[in-house]
Amino acid sequence: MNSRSKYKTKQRDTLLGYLEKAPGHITANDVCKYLKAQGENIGQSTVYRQLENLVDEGIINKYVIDATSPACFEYMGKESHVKADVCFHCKCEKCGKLIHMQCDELEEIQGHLYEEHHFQLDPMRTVFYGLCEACAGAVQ
Amino acid sequence: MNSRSKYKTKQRDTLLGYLEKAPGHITANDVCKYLKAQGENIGQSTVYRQLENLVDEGIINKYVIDATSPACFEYMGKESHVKADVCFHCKCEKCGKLIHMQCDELEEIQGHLYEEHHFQLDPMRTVFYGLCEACAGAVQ
DNA sequence: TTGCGTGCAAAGGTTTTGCATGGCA
DNA sequence: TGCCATGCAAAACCTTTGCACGCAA
Repeated sequence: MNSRSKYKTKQRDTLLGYLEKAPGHITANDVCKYLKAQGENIGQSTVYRQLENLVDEGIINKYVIDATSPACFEYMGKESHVKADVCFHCKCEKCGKLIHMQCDELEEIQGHLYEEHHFQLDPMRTVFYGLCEACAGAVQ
Repeated sequence: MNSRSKYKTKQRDTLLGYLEKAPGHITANDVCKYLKAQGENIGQSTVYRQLENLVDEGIINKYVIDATSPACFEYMGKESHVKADVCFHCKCEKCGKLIHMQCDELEEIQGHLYEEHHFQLDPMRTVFYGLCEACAGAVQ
Protein backbone atom coordinates (compact mmCIF):
# COMPACT_ATOMS: atom_id res chain seq x y z
CA MET A 1 0.00 0.00 0.00
CA ASN A 2 2.67 2.47 0.89
CA SER A 3 5.07 2.34 -1.97
CA ARG A 4 6.26 5.89 -2.28
CA SER A 5 8.75 6.51 -4.97
CA LYS A 6 12.28 7.17 -3.88
CA TYR A 7 13.86 7.89 -7.21
CA LYS A 8 13.09 10.67 -9.62
CA THR A 9 12.92 9.18 -13.07
CA LYS A 10 12.27 10.51 -16.53
CA GLN A 11 9.14 8.40 -16.82
CA ARG A 12 7.72 9.77 -13.60
CA ASP A 13 8.29 13.34 -14.72
CA THR A 14 6.78 12.74 -18.12
CA LEU A 15 3.72 11.16 -16.58
CA LEU A 16 3.33 13.90 -14.03
CA GLY A 17 3.71 16.55 -16.69
CA TYR A 18 0.84 15.05 -18.59
CA LEU A 19 -1.38 14.63 -15.56
CA GLU A 20 -0.93 18.26 -14.59
CA LYS A 21 -2.53 19.55 -17.73
CA ALA A 22 -4.79 16.62 -18.38
CA PRO A 23 -8.49 17.37 -18.39
CA GLY A 24 -10.82 15.93 -15.77
CA HIS A 25 -10.91 12.21 -15.44
CA ILE A 26 -8.35 10.02 -17.04
CA THR A 27 -7.95 6.30 -17.13
CA ALA A 28 -4.69 4.41 -17.07
CA ASN A 29 -5.36 3.50 -20.66
CA ASP A 30 -5.78 7.13 -21.64
CA VAL A 31 -2.39 7.83 -20.18
CA CYS A 32 -0.79 4.97 -22.08
CA LYS A 33 -2.32 6.01 -25.36
CA TYR A 34 -1.38 9.63 -24.91
CA LEU A 35 2.20 8.81 -24.10
CA LYS A 36 2.45 6.48 -27.04
CA ALA A 37 1.09 9.18 -29.32
CA GLN A 38 3.76 11.50 -28.02
CA GLY A 39 6.44 9.04 -28.91
CA GLU A 40 7.14 8.49 -25.24
CA ASN A 41 7.33 4.77 -24.84
CA ILE A 42 6.47 3.98 -21.28
CA GLY A 43 5.38 0.50 -20.37
CA GLN A 44 1.90 0.09 -19.04
CA SER A 45 3.12 -1.53 -15.87
CA THR A 46 5.15 1.57 -15.18
CA VAL A 47 2.09 3.69 -15.74
CA TYR A 48 0.08 1.63 -13.30
CA ARG A 49 2.89 1.56 -10.77
CA GLN A 50 3.53 5.27 -10.93
CA LEU A 51 -0.16 6.07 -10.74
CA GLU A 52 -0.31 4.00 -7.59
CA ASN A 53 2.64 5.90 -6.17
CA LEU A 54 1.07 9.23 -6.97
CA VAL A 55 -2.15 8.19 -5.30
CA ASP A 56 -0.21 7.21 -2.19
CA GLU A 57 1.49 10.57 -2.25
CA GLY A 58 -1.82 12.37 -2.58
CA ILE A 59 -0.84 14.05 -5.83
CA ILE A 60 -3.63 12.40 -7.75
CA ASN A 61 -6.89 10.82 -6.77
CA LYS A 62 -8.31 7.56 -7.88
CA TYR A 63 -11.99 6.90 -8.40
CA VAL A 64 -13.60 3.56 -8.86
CA ILE A 65 -17.00 4.04 -10.33
CA ASP A 66 -18.05 0.52 -11.07
CA ALA A 67 -16.61 -2.89 -11.59
CA THR A 68 -16.38 -2.97 -15.34
CA SER A 69 -15.24 0.49 -16.24
CA PRO A 70 -11.63 1.31 -15.56
CA ALA A 71 -10.55 3.42 -12.62
CA CYS A 72 -10.29 7.16 -13.15
CA PHE A 73 -7.48 9.37 -11.98
CA GLU A 74 -7.41 13.08 -11.43
CA TYR A 75 -4.66 15.54 -10.73
CA MET A 76 -4.97 17.18 -7.34
CA GLY A 77 -1.83 19.28 -7.11
CA LYS A 78 1.61 18.83 -5.74
CA GLU A 79 1.32 21.29 -2.90
CA SER A 80 0.11 20.41 0.50
CA HIS A 81 -3.27 18.87 0.46
CA VAL A 82 -5.25 21.51 2.18
CA LYS A 83 -8.29 19.74 0.82
CA ALA A 84 -9.71 23.16 0.08
CA ASP A 85 -12.26 21.65 -2.20
CA VAL A 86 -14.20 18.48 -1.88
CA CYS A 87 -15.54 17.08 -5.08
CA PHE A 88 -18.45 14.80 -5.70
CA HIS A 89 -19.31 12.53 -8.55
CA CYS A 90 -22.58 11.70 -10.17
CA LYS A 91 -22.96 8.85 -12.56
CA CYS A 92 -25.80 8.57 -15.01
CA GLU A 93 -27.29 5.10 -14.92
CA LYS A 94 -28.38 5.37 -18.49
CA CYS A 95 -25.65 6.90 -20.59
CA GLY A 96 -22.90 6.20 -18.11
CA LYS A 97 -21.68 9.76 -18.09
CA LEU A 98 -19.65 10.76 -15.08
CA ILE A 99 -20.38 14.22 -13.79
CA HIS A 100 -17.91 16.00 -11.65
CA MET A 101 -19.24 18.57 -9.29
CA GLN A 102 -18.01 20.81 -6.60
CA CYS A 103 -20.58 22.51 -4.48
CA ASP A 104 -20.58 24.09 -1.08
CA GLU A 105 -24.02 22.89 -0.28
CA LEU A 106 -23.02 19.35 -0.96
CA GLU A 107 -20.16 19.74 1.41
CA GLU A 108 -22.74 20.25 4.09
CA ILE A 109 -23.83 16.70 3.60
CA GLN A 110 -20.54 15.71 5.02
CA GLY A 111 -21.03 17.78 8.12
CA HIS A 112 -24.58 16.65 8.53
CA LEU A 113 -23.75 12.98 8.25
CA TYR A 114 -21.00 13.39 10.77
CA GLU A 115 -22.90 15.39 13.33
CA GLU A 116 -26.30 13.79 13.09
CA HIS A 117 -25.47 10.29 12.05
CA HIS A 118 -21.90 9.91 13.24
CA PHE A 119 -20.83 8.79 9.84
CA GLN A 120 -17.58 10.04 8.39
CA LEU A 121 -18.26 10.39 4.70
CA ASP A 122 -15.53 9.69 2.19
CA PRO A 123 -16.43 11.86 -0.80
CA MET A 124 -13.65 10.34 -2.84
CA ARG A 125 -15.38 7.05 -3.00
CA THR A 126 -18.98 8.05 -2.93
CA VAL A 127 -20.84 8.22 -6.19
CA PHE A 128 -24.36 9.50 -6.64
CA TYR A 129 -26.35 7.41 -9.04
CA GLY A 130 -29.23 8.73 -11.05
CA LEU A 131 -30.11 10.28 -14.36
CA CYS A 132 -28.34 13.15 -16.06
CA GLU A 133 -30.27 16.01 -17.55
CA ALA A 134 -30.25 14.66 -21.07
CA CYS A 135 -31.34 11.16 -20.14
CA ALA A 136 -33.95 12.30 -17.63
CA GLY A 137 -35.52 14.46 -20.28
CA ALA A 138 -35.29 11.89 -23.04
CA VAL A 139 -37.56 9.21 -21.64
CA GLN A 140 -39.54 8.37 -18.57
CA MET B 1 -28.93 -1.41 -19.51
CA ASN B 2 -32.57 -1.79 -18.61
CA SER B 3 -33.08 -5.50 -18.80
CA ARG B 4 -35.82 -6.23 -16.32
CA SER B 5 -36.85 -9.80 -16.20
CA LYS B 6 -40.16 -10.65 -17.76
CA TYR B 7 -40.33 -14.33 -17.02
CA LYS B 8 -40.41 -16.08 -13.69
CA THR B 9 -37.98 -18.94 -13.86
CA LYS B 10 -36.84 -21.61 -11.49
CA GLN B 11 -33.31 -20.22 -11.51
CA ARG B 12 -34.49 -16.77 -10.61
CA ASP B 13 -36.51 -18.08 -7.68
CA THR B 14 -33.67 -20.21 -6.43
CA LEU B 15 -31.28 -17.31 -6.59
CA LEU B 16 -33.70 -14.96 -4.91
CA GLY B 17 -34.40 -17.47 -2.19
CA TYR B 18 -30.73 -17.62 -1.38
CA LEU B 19 -30.23 -13.88 -1.47
CA GLU B 20 -33.09 -13.31 0.95
CA LYS B 21 -31.43 -15.23 3.71
CA ALA B 22 -27.87 -14.62 2.69
CA PRO B 23 -25.76 -12.76 5.20
CA GLY B 24 -24.36 -9.32 4.49
CA HIS B 25 -22.56 -8.81 1.25
CA ILE B 26 -22.07 -11.54 -1.26
CA THR B 27 -20.11 -11.78 -4.45
CA ALA B 28 -21.29 -13.34 -7.67
CA ASN B 29 -18.77 -16.06 -7.06
CA ASP B 30 -20.18 -16.78 -3.62
CA VAL B 31 -23.56 -17.27 -5.19
CA CYS B 32 -22.20 -19.64 -7.80
CA LYS B 33 -20.35 -21.71 -5.24
CA TYR B 34 -23.31 -21.87 -2.90
CA LEU B 35 -25.68 -22.96 -5.62
CA LYS B 36 -23.26 -25.59 -6.83
CA ALA B 37 -22.93 -26.89 -3.28
CA GLN B 38 -26.70 -27.17 -3.14
CA GLY B 39 -26.74 -29.27 -6.24
CA GLU B 40 -28.44 -26.45 -8.09
CA ASN B 41 -26.57 -26.14 -11.32
CA ILE B 42 -27.00 -22.62 -12.53
CA GLY B 43 -24.59 -21.21 -15.06
CA GLN B 44 -22.49 -18.29 -13.99
CA SER B 45 -23.75 -16.17 -16.85
CA THR B 46 -27.24 -16.68 -15.54
CA VAL B 47 -26.15 -15.64 -12.10
CA TYR B 48 -24.59 -12.48 -13.45
CA ARG B 49 -27.56 -11.72 -15.64
CA GLN B 50 -30.10 -12.26 -12.90
CA LEU B 51 -28.09 -10.23 -10.43
CA GLU B 52 -28.11 -7.42 -12.93
CA ASN B 53 -31.87 -7.73 -13.30
CA LEU B 54 -32.40 -7.67 -9.57
CA VAL B 55 -30.26 -4.57 -9.26
CA ASP B 56 -32.34 -2.90 -11.95
CA GLU B 57 -35.46 -3.84 -10.06
CA GLY B 58 -34.09 -2.44 -6.84
CA ILE B 59 -34.38 -5.76 -5.03
CA ILE B 60 -30.69 -5.98 -4.39
CA ASN B 61 -27.92 -3.42 -4.31
CA LYS B 62 -24.51 -3.65 -5.84
CA TYR B 63 -21.40 -2.27 -4.24
CA VAL B 64 -18.07 -1.77 -5.86
CA ILE B 65 -15.28 -1.41 -3.38
CA ASP B 66 -12.34 -1.29 -5.73
CA ALA B 67 -11.38 -2.30 -9.18
CA THR B 68 -9.74 -5.61 -8.43
CA SER B 69 -12.01 -7.14 -5.87
CA PRO B 70 -15.32 -8.46 -7.09
CA ALA B 71 -18.55 -6.53 -6.70
CA CYS B 72 -20.73 -7.22 -3.67
CA PHE B 73 -24.47 -7.64 -3.65
CA GLU B 74 -26.93 -7.29 -0.83
CA TYR B 75 -30.59 -8.04 -0.46
CA MET B 76 -32.72 -4.97 0.01
CA GLY B 77 -36.23 -6.37 0.08
CA LYS B 78 -38.95 -6.92 -2.44
CA GLU B 79 -41.44 -4.42 -1.10
CA SER B 80 -40.60 -0.73 -0.91
CA HIS B 81 -40.49 0.80 -4.35
CA VAL B 82 -43.47 2.68 -3.09
CA LYS B 83 -40.84 5.14 -2.05
CA ALA B 84 -43.18 6.49 0.59
CA ASP B 85 -39.97 7.09 2.39
CA VAL B 86 -36.67 7.68 0.82
CA CYS B 87 -33.94 5.71 2.43
CA PHE B 88 -30.23 6.14 2.18
CA HIS B 89 -27.45 3.72 2.75
CA CYS B 90 -24.07 4.26 4.24
CA LYS B 91 -21.44 1.63 3.97
CA CYS B 92 -18.44 1.50 6.24
CA GLU B 93 -15.28 0.96 4.25
CA LYS B 94 -13.63 -0.71 7.17
CA CYS B 95 -16.00 -3.11 8.85
CA GLY B 96 -18.36 -3.37 5.92
CA LYS B 97 -21.39 -2.52 7.97
CA LEU B 98 -24.32 -1.21 6.03
CA ILE B 99 -26.23 1.56 7.73
CA HIS B 100 -29.75 2.24 6.78
CA MET B 101 -30.94 5.78 7.33
CA GLN B 102 -33.95 7.85 6.69
CA CYS B 103 -33.64 11.55 7.16
CA ASP B 104 -35.54 14.53 5.92
CA GLU B 105 -32.48 16.63 5.54
CA LEU B 106 -30.90 14.08 3.32
CA GLU B 107 -33.98 14.14 1.17
CA GLU B 108 -33.12 17.70 0.43
CA ILE B 109 -30.04 16.53 -1.33
CA GLN B 110 -32.30 15.10 -3.92
CA GLY B 111 -34.04 18.40 -4.46
CA HIS B 112 -30.80 20.27 -4.51
CA LEU B 113 -29.18 18.01 -7.04
CA TYR B 114 -32.20 18.26 -9.26
CA GLU B 115 -32.68 22.00 -9.10
CA GLU B 116 -29.11 23.16 -9.05
CA HIS B 117 -27.36 20.46 -10.96
CA HIS B 118 -30.16 18.98 -13.04
CA PHE B 119 -29.32 15.55 -11.79
CA GLN B 120 -32.11 13.17 -10.87
CA LEU B 121 -30.76 11.23 -7.93
CA ASP B 122 -31.70 7.62 -7.43
CA PRO B 123 -31.46 7.10 -3.68
CA MET B 124 -32.11 3.38 -3.96
CA ARG B 125 -28.87 2.83 -5.68
CA THR B 126 -26.68 5.45 -4.15
CA VAL B 127 -24.42 4.43 -1.33
CA PHE B 128 -22.42 6.76 0.83
CA TYR B 129 -19.01 5.37 1.59
CA GLY B 130 -17.06 6.29 4.65
CA LEU B 131 -16.39 5.23 8.20
CA CYS B 132 -18.96 4.29 10.79
CA GLU B 133 -18.78 5.63 14.31
CA ALA B 134 -16.98 2.63 15.75
CA CYS B 135 -14.36 2.42 13.04
CA ALA B 136 -13.79 6.16 12.87
CA GLY B 137 -13.11 6.17 16.57
CA ALA B 138 -10.89 3.12 16.51
CA VAL B 139 -8.05 4.52 14.44
CA GLN B 140 -7.25 7.54 12.44
C1' DT C 1 27.79 -0.24 -6.06
C1' DT C 2 23.12 -0.94 -4.36
C1' DG C 3 18.70 -1.51 -5.05
C1' DC C 4 14.79 0.78 -7.05
C1' DG C 5 12.46 1.67 -11.49
C1' DT C 6 11.45 -0.03 -16.02
C1' DG C 7 9.62 -2.88 -19.82
C1' DC C 8 7.99 -6.84 -21.85
C1' DA C 9 5.16 -10.62 -21.73
C1' DA C 10 2.15 -13.42 -19.42
C1' DA C 11 -0.84 -14.36 -15.76
C1' DG C 12 -4.75 -13.39 -12.85
C1' DG C 13 -9.52 -12.77 -11.94
C1' DT C 14 -14.06 -10.79 -12.85
C1' DT C 15 -17.50 -9.98 -15.99
C1' DT C 16 -19.50 -10.14 -20.62
C1' DT C 17 -20.85 -12.23 -25.01
C1' DG C 18 -22.17 -15.69 -28.94
C1' DC C 19 -24.95 -19.15 -30.02
C1' DA C 20 -27.78 -23.13 -29.75
C1' DT C 21 -31.15 -25.15 -26.71
C1' DG C 22 -34.87 -25.24 -23.42
C1' DG C 23 -38.82 -23.15 -20.97
C1' DC C 24 -42.41 -19.59 -19.75
C1' DA C 25 -46.62 -17.40 -21.09
C1' DT D 1 -46.03 -20.25 -31.00
C1' DG D 2 -42.97 -16.39 -29.93
C1' DC D 3 -39.70 -14.74 -27.16
C1' DC D 4 -37.03 -14.77 -23.33
C1' DA D 5 -33.89 -17.23 -20.25
C1' DT D 6 -30.31 -20.54 -19.82
C1' DG D 7 -25.71 -22.77 -20.21
C1' DC D 8 -21.47 -23.64 -21.95
C1' DA D 9 -17.31 -21.98 -23.58
C1' DA D 10 -14.65 -18.46 -25.03
C1' DA D 11 -13.72 -13.76 -25.24
C1' DA D 12 -12.92 -9.23 -23.36
C1' DC D 13 -11.25 -6.43 -20.06
C1' DC D 14 -8.46 -4.12 -16.54
C1' DT D 15 -4.81 -4.81 -13.55
C1' DT D 16 -1.02 -7.24 -11.40
C1' DT D 17 3.18 -9.98 -11.41
C1' DG D 18 7.87 -12.26 -12.73
C1' DC D 19 12.11 -11.46 -14.29
C1' DA D 20 16.09 -9.44 -16.43
C1' DC D 21 18.11 -5.17 -17.44
C1' DG D 22 19.08 -0.21 -16.87
C1' DC D 23 19.51 3.82 -14.26
C1' DA D 24 19.36 7.06 -10.10
C1' DA D 25 21.78 8.21 -5.96
